[in-house]
Amino acid sequence: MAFWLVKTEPDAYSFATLCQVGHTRWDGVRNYTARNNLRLMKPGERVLVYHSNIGLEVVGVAEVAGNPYVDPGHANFTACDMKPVGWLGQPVPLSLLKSDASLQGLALIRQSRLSVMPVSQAEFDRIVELGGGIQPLLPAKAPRKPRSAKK
DNA sequence: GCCAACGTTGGC
DNA sequence: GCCAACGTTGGC
Repeated sequence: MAFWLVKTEPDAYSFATLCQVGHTRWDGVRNYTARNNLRLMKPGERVLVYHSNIGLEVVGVAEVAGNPYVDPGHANFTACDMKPVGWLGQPVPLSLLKSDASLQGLALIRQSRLSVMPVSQAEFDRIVELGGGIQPLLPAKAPRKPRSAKK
């Protein structure tokens, strides 16, 4: 069971959008190291979502929703479906990651341009802890059970 | 807006 | 296969 961190520019595609839509294809990655990481993803694995450029913080957790496949936009690259798991209780800013002794090995810090990277379970757990835990999304609206007219 | 870091391209 | 030039990312 691996753990991951992906970056997105929130003005292009934010975690809020993922939560609203409920499911997305993570594609458009055009870097071989990031692609190789994408290819290693397995359904059910957890993914920290980081907002680059605007925010500069980890905001939520997603889940790999299927096996990686060829990016429809470019045969040499890879896409993977994701679905939201929940928001962190509070975002965890890059500055905090940088100042946390247990997170100095993060690729996010050491290789700032990489957009898809593995994190250890310890790193994952620590970031979630700094974020005050995962706030599960409300389940999709269940169809209301029709109330019986009869008593 | 600037610039450092990094990746890619292409001439040789 | 090297390396200079160039482009992109992303924090500051």
